Amino acid sequence: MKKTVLTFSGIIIALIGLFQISKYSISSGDLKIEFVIAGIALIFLLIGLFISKKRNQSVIEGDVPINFQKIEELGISKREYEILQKISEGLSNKEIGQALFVSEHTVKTHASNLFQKLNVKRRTQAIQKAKSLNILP
Amino acid sequence: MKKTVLTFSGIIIALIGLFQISKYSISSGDLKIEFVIAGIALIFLLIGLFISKKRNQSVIEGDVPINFQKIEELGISKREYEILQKISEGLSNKEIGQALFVSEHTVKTHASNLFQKLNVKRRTQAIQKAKSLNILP
DNA sequence: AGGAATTTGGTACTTTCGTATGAGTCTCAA
DNA sequence: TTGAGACTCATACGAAAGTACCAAATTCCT
Repeated sequence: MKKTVLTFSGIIIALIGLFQISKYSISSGDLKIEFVIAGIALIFLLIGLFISKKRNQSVIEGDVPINFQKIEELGISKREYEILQKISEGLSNKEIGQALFVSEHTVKTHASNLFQKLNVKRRTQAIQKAKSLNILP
Repeated sequence: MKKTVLTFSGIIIALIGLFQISKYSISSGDLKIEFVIAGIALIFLLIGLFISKKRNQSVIEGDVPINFQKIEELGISKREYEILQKISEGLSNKEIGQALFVSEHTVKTHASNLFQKLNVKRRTQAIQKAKSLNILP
């Protein structure tokens, strides 16, 4: 957020500077007013594109609001949810253990409890169900 | 499409007209150059927003078309693709065999070939990759 | 401080998955 | 008609996944 503010401040300052230079150049006859206007039009067109893209990106990202209530409702703990995420990324139990710094046994325990809470028998079903319940993106 | 062209033509003509009027107003001292520039900046900012929005709307509306070219490109056969679909639905090999009226062995063979073509090691990875390649919804 | 829930880890066992290998059938095009 | 590709099925083995049961530590809440 701070970065965004800084960026925009910089852009605004640069634009004001450009504007002052343009003014001077125009009055001294070095620059045609048409070019300045075209430049400004282009810059703001790009700014418009940029802003809109930013906003829609966040819309796309927030396209799948995760249903945290459902997670609680099912009694899925934090650790179980982490493991659910790793499962959906296609990791094996061993890999999940390495990623979360626990033993494979622990991962299996969590996974098994998770499957019961999701009422499924396999990790592939867990992925499918979790997505349909919007508890995974 | 025709409508878009007409709309933009109209907008451009209107802009040129506005520009000419502005020029006259400026030279006659009725209008400050700053206002004209601000107006132009605003107009093009809006145009940028509009264009970007249009483009992204079509992205949002077009709900994930399946990339059949990619499927062919990877050499995935019809049967293999069917099995990929069943896998993504969370079925076990045995269940897939029952659903498609073939033995579990056959399913395993297809699945194994499929994984090679997708360059993955597990069915969970296959799901993940297939979705990222848009060959599964 | 005490108890519930969570997290961690283990053994032991069964089931499922995945690979390698081979082979028979079928279809379609050269 | 012959050969390539797709589909089928099988055996055998090793690797993952999953379950049941147990138990200790930790964290959290009251």
